[in-house]
Amino acid sequence: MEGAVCPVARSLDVIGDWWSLLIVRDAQYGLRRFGEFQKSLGVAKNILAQRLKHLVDHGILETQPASDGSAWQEYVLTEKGRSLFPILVALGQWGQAHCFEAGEPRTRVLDKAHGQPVKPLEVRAADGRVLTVQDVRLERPATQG
Amino acid sequence: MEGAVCPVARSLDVIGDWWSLLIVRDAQYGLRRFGEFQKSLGVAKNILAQRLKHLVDHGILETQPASDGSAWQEYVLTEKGRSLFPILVALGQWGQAHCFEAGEPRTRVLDKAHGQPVKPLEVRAADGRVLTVQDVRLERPATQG
DNA sequence: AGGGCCCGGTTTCGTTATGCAACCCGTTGT
DNA sequence: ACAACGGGTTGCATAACGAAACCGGGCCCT
Repeated sequence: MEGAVCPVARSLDVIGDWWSLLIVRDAQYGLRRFGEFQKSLGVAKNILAQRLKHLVDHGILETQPASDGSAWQEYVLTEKGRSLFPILVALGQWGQAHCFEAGEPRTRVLDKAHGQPVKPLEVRAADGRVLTVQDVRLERPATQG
Repeated sequence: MEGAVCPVARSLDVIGDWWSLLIVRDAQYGLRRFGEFQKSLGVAKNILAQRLKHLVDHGILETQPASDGSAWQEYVLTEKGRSLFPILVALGQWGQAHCFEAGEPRTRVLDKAHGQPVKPLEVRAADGRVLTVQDVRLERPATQG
């Protein structure tokens, strides 16, 4: 799917597996070390190593020499990685709205300043109108798969 | 991961594989029939059947008796499925910004009314301020994995 | 400076998911 | 009635995934 003309397909090629986005989510919230990710996610170490390498290869994470003085390396988000934030928020809002029973405990993303949940994302036109899927169309470059 | 407290993880449990979101994307743009999905995605038929069943089981698609008079069924999005729209837009915008060379052809999502691309998504606080990942914090219910 | 213990992986191997192709059956068109 | 098509299911080969063992190099304590 490397040559797909659809940006959604290209994104999924990079972050479309189960663990990658969860790693990015944890990285957004400050995790940096191999062991931290492993403990937080409960993923097998070989898989984690593989995914971290994948994310580094695609420029979403980069390795840094240290930070606490130890000789090991850390994984930190690049600008490309930080710009995945809206995707994580979108997934979180959808999951919260549709994948929980009422009253079931869940984590929430809160505005640090006032402790309020963030607003539901809205797709807007250039002039600010809120758009649904019926209000948009797809422009294809040539032939599309 | 069924019992995860993180809404992102729950979402990925439902739509976190390679094909599901692409099926939903095509459904958003009007595809309904098994054969249409298969032709558009190029996916093996057994995998497609499995994914469609999964999406139906999770209430994202539902089967309808007909529409062109033929005896077969169609797959159409439910409200839950339609509400995945912002996720697809977020993925599309990110992919477009970070996974293409300049000038490389790509599909685009355009506002039907004016033919303009949609605005980049913004995460906003309840009071309307645009938020980055540094401006938010995570509230955990009890213990989190 | 020697011995044990973490951190950060890699290797091995069994299990599961994925993909291709062949097959099947009811529908539809002629 | 017969051929072709739409909509799957079944079997088998292959690739991804996952658990656990292993391993080397830093670190830590004495």
